[in-house]
Amino acid sequence: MAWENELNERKRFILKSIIDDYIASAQPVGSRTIAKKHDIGLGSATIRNEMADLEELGYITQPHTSAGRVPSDKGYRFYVDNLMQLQKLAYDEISLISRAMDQKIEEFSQLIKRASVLISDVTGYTAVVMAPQLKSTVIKSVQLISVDEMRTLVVVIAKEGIVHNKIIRHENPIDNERIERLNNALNRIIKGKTIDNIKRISFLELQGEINIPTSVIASIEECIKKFESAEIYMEGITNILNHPEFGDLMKAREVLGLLKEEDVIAEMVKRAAEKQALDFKIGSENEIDEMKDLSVITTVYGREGKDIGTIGVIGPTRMTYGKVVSSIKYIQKLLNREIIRMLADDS
Amino acid sequence: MAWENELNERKRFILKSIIDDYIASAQPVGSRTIAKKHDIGLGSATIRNEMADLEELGYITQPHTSAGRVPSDKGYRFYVDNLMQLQKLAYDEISLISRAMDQKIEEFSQLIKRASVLISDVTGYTAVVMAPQLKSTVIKSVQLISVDEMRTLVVVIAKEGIVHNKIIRHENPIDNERIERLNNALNRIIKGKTIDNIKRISFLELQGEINIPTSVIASIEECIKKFESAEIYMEGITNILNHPEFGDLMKAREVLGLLKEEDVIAEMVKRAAEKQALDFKIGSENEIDEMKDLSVITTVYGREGKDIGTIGVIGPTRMTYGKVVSSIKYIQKLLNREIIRMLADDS
DNA sequence: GTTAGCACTCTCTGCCATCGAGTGCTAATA
DNA sequence: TATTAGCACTCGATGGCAGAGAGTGCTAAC
Repeated sequence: MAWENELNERKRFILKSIIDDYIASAQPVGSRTIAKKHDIGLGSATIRNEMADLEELGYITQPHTSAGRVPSDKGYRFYVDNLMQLQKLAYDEISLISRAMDQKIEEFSQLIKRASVLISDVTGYTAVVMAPQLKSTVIKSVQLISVDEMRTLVVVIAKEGIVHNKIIRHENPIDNERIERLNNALNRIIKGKTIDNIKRISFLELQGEINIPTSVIASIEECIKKFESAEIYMEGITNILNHPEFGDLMKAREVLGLLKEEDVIAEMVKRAAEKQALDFKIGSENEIDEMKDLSVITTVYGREGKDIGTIGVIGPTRMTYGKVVSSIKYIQKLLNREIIRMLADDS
Repeated sequence: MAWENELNERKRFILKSIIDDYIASAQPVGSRTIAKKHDIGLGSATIRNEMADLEELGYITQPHTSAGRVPSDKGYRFYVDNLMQLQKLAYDEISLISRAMDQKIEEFSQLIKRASVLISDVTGYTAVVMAPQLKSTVIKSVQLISVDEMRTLVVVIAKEGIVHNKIIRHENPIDNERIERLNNALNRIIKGKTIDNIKRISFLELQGEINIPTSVIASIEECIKKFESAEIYMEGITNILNHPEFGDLMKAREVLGLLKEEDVIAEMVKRAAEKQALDFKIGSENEIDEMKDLSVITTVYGREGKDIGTIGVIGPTRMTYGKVVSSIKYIQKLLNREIIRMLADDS
């Protein structure tokens, strides 16, 4: 791209300094500060000139005439694309993450939840994790279990080891023998089939043959819907209050209100997930207008080539990008490892 | 109690007026305001004298010399015990609640969650709901379901219709026939027994007979532990930001931090639950020091005489007590109704 | 017993001067 | 030609001050 070269080495260095400083201090940064801190052999006046250029090019802006400069969204974008350095995680952060992820569990939902807690704790921002969306998984088993004669538990297991269940209440008592027969019939029909195939089955046609109660069919369909749907977890929502850009109560409330709209966030994360890899949405790059002061960093998890979900971070545009990226990548790596382990003997 | 009579009719009326006004306006209320608004045949000077008495008795305080009066915790306590009027719910609130609660579901966890959302929406405060703690329930069924030859799903159902499950991974492949035998054996041992009885069973002794893998036993024990443990839901945590007493960011953060400590809240709610009925903890009546500006209102739910959990509200001491009590009571009523319905044919 | 009147207290608001950080521009310098 | 020292200027932030307003306690009159 043309604009990638419109900045010479020195401008890049100054821009990087401004952004690094601003991320660290949350204060507009002036020419003197830069001249001093990174003792490059330049006077503040020179830097002032360069800053004027950078402002004209749109990488930084001035809150008001007599203030220092603040990165614009374009500036942040250039930063993450070209300037940012990954920040090594501290030893205790690494050990915190690994110890948590080394604890073996066999439930996806808990694994995901754990990952989101880690992300939020380590980064200090809000973690957002989209649970597996099993678009075309295979049903391993369907099982009816009698609770009492009026109620039956329906359990559906997908090959990823994700389980959904639902209790149904019958119109008329149903005995164990009948449940046994239904179990056999259902598994004969469903076991080993993909969700898509199951959806094409006309249970109505089968009714004559084995007479499956509609409530059972409905509950199975409901479970299947749960497999396909994209549940979303968020962790550390109130973390945003810890950052000065939301020191104003009105803004904080606005953002918290936004984050409560899970479907909006889900939609956004889903769209980001299509990018497949580490994806940044900086400020106004977000489709949603209320998010113009927020950045979203996401990446996908799953087995190589087969992503099943998304993890990410939501925070102010003034985010510690280097740290966040390192954290996410590391957690993603361990998450993938666990998933591969869980699905190891998946036929 | 002696102090219940230290206030004559007029003092009570004035105290009630002060508290009602303060709850509505969040502003210290002065003698003129009261003389005017509730046109009792008294001048402001008279009320001033009474207010001085009330202050001396500790029911109200002055933030500073030239300000109006504000209720103290003792004042609120007298208010909820003697003065407060229940506030009728608006038609659309009643219809919101009933419509939500009329939707039949058979899962406790969802029912509880729904109730907490309703409480938080209707009151505007933070809802806290303690899920059923099934101290001595009966296990209806234990079922092993094969996921694949290395993994088995263990499902445990309590008579209340609550289900817990866990996937376990075996050291060595395990075939369907073996699972079948285990299922039969386990149900023979466990079905219909109370949790307490099951705990006393020495699985080790049975090992020789049927050889139940330790992982299976461990997972059953884990499920049982989940039945006994008191899971807590909170809804509308960020609602506290909407009340002026937490307009100061520091305070808001302190409270939000406190509410994130689920175990602290759980402990508190559990203690309140022992009271069995509608219980108020006002400000400093809470054991926890950080809660000196918060009130907690709780009540229990379940079937008559057999409470299984707690619902409640956490908000500022300046809470719309009348409204909250009405809301909680109404939701409690419908919640109880649903629970009775769910457990109707419980042997 | 009640109340009108009054002096007093204390917060809140707006105003103004001052301070200081930072800028842009110009002219001098290497 | 690029850099820099110097300077005038801008503008938000800070603190002090006066005045307004709300509310009180007390006293004396009803």
